[in-house]
Amino acid sequence: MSIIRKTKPVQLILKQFNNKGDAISAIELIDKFKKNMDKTTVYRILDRLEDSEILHSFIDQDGLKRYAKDNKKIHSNNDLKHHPHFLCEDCGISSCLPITISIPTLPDYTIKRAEHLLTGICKDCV
Amino acid sequence: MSIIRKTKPVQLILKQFNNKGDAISAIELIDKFKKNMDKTTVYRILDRLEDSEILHSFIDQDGLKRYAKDNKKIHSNNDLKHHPHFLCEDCGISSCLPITISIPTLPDYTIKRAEHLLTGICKDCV
DNA sequence: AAAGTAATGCAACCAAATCGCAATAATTTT
DNA sequence: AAAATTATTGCGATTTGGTTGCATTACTTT
Repeated sequence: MSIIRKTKPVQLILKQFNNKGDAISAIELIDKFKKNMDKTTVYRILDRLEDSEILHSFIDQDGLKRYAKDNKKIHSNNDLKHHPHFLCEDCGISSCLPITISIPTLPDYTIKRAEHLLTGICKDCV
Repeated sequence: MSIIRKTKPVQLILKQFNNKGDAISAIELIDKFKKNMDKTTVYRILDRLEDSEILHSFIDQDGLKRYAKDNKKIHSNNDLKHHPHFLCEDCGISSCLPITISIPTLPDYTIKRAEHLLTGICKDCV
C-alpha cells in the first residue's frame, strides 16, 4: 500500500469523518465539496483511505457505497467482522452500531465477511 | 397491485428463477435474454414480480440489486424478516440461506428491516 | 370478435462511477 | 534550499446500471 499524502482535499475529507461517526456516501461529499475539489478526487481519496484501513465501507439500501471511520472497538473478534450498520428511513442518517451479531455455523459455506444492514427509525426521528 | 400477464418475456424470466434458487441480477438477465427482450422490459418485469411478492430483492456487495424467488419457508417470523443471503467470492453464485439471524434489541433504534449479506466460499468452490 | 388495458420496444436520458492524461503539489534527495 | 521524484489532482470523455415517455403490440375480458 502506498503512503497517503496530506493534501488539502485529503484533510478536508478526513475532517468530515472525525466530526461524527456517521457513514457518508461519495455523492454527499462531492456535493459538500463541490467548490473545493473534483468528484474524481473524492472517489480516489475514499478509495485510498479504505485501502489504508482508515475508513471502511458498506453498501446501503440504495446501492450506494457508504464510508465510515474504521473504529477498531467495533471489530472485537478477529475471526469474523460482525459489523452492523444502521440507516434511518426518515432522516437518512446512517451509523455504525456497537453491537455484535452472531451467525450460526453453516456446514456448506465458509463465511469470510458479513455485512448487516438494519433499516428503521433512529432515536431523533421517533 | 395489478395483475401480471403471462407474456413470453415474463415466462422466460420466471423460468430462470424456477430452475435454481439463485439470486440473479438484472444485468445477468439482460445479457441472457438480449435476443429475446429489451433491457427496459427486464427491469419492469423484475419490478412487477417484486411488487407481487413472487420475487424479493437485496443489494449485493457491488451495489447490484439481486432477485430471488420468495421462499416463504425462509420468512419464519412475522415481526422481522431476518433474511440472510450468501454470495460466493469464487463462482459469484448467490443464494438465500435458510437460517435465522437474531439481532439484540437496541434502545435508541426501531429496526424495521434487516438485510444480512454473507460473503465467502460455497461448498462447490472449496 | 371487439373493446379495454397491461406490457413491450425503442430512443433518449440520467446518475454514479471510472479512465486517460497533462498539470500540480508533496516528499525525498542532493 | 533547490532539484528530482513520485503521488495526487482536475478536466473531459466515457462507461455502466437504470429510468422515462410514448407509440405499438398483445393479453384479457365481455
